[in-house]
Amino acid sequence: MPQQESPRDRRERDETGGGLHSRVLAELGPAIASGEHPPGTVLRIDELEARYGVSRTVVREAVRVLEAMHLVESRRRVGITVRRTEEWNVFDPAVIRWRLAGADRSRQLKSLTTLRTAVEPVAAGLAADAATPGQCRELTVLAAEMAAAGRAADLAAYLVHDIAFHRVVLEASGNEMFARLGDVVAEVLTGRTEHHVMFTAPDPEAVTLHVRVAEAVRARDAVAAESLMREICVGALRELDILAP
Amino acid sequence: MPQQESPRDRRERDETGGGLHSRVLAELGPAIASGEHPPGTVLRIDELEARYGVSRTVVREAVRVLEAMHLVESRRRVGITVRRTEEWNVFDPAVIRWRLAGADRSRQLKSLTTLRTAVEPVAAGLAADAATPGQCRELTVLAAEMAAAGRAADLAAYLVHDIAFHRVVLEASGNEMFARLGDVVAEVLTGRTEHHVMFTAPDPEAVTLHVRVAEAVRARDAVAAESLMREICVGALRELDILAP
DNA sequence: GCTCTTGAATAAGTACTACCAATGGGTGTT
DNA sequence: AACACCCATTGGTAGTACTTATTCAAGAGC
Repeated sequence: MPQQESPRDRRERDETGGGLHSRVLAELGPAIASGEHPPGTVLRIDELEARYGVSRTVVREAVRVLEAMHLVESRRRVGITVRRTEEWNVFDPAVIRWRLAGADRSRQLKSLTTLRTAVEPVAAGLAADAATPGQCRELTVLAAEMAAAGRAADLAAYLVHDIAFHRVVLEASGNEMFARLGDVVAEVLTGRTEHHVMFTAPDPEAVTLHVRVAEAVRARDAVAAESLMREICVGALRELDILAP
Repeated sequence: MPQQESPRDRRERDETGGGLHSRVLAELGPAIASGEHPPGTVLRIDELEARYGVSRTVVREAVRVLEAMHLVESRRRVGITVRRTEEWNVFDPAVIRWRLAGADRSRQLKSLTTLRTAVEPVAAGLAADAATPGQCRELTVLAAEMAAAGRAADLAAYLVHDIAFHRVVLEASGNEMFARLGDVVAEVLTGRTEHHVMFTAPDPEAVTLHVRVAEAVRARDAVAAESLMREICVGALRELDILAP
């Protein structure tokens, strides 16, 4: 019987997905995003060709992708220059993941969590108006499962349901842009768990808040949903300040 | 004397930037993003090769970029499939621009403006704490220039200063993610002006609000900055509802 | 007779190589 | 300081061989 693939596996798969060029990307991307090749560094195609043992074509495809992410700029007679950090497409989930795996993880985590503080409360408020009955039910179930995983101190299960919860809220907002931030939130939550920038056991306070958000959305109480979600986010921000000052 | 290149020119340049593959991208990207090739459509490399009169390599490089944006998925034996809209990287400035040029422009504009409503007020609040004296001065100057352009009914000048104003606020917030949303806001403002989803003359009310935001930031009054910016954004949202219901 | 497995045919992307074109930074000359 | 030239480096094309998913048909088993 074929084992069900986990979200993690899925992510891994379409990251290093079969293609050779993805393999190069999966090595070169993190190397740049983590500051191993600081801005201004010049890479040359032949060099990369040799380093990764692949053909020019493959390197060029990988470079094109990095170029689209504004991580590098390729110019004739010069080579492939690493761009200034401020130019990077930091909303690209791949870039987020690469940076989260790198050195200034906690700074990164903080700016992402600040973004969550701005976006998620508004999304929760909208969700209270727009969520379908199905989504309301999902939220209730997920909050309950978070509570159960919390009691069992099962971090992995907690993470899965936490991610799912926030994703449903963002989707239920009915706003496409918010919905797409589900991936970003997922990266943040996964990142802080994987890199141990989190309490060893889930915060019972946070669990309660999630349950209450689910209730508020089901009760169509937009202001409550918004302020409860704000509490969750500032809680996450505070937690970050304690654990990674 | 070499003419200073406008922001518009610069954008055009690194969009269709010299490279042949960028030319393909600049045609294929919008075609997909605007729904001309709806999700599920299958393209084949040879087909694109013929359509654009370029070599295989070039097409593949373009496809790689679209793949990184999650607009398409390339699979052996099947071809290049356009992905479901929900999978697209809608935060990529290029994707935003392409969609804004397409059919459901006003829906798109609305979801982006909702995003602004969530983010910009928070950014303004942070900016009130973190803006440098230089940034405070810039904001004051830009607000004044907006007022002047408004009085002169010079839409083009108004747009430039409006974009610059919001960009400075987002940068002054000190949060990297917010700062990068400057491009998104720029696309939105440009988009609504270019596609005439805007009053023919700038709203005097809005101008006043910008001036007051600049004052609040200079006075280090975070709550005022936040609520004033919120007024600007909900104003923009309301304006959209009136002009593109 | 129906379903499930097996395997061959095939179509499409994937990867490598070799070669020429274009361009722009560096250098040296006036 | 202006200009012309050179050549390193990326950009683009063509052809070829490889890999793998899908499809479909034939046969085995029920």
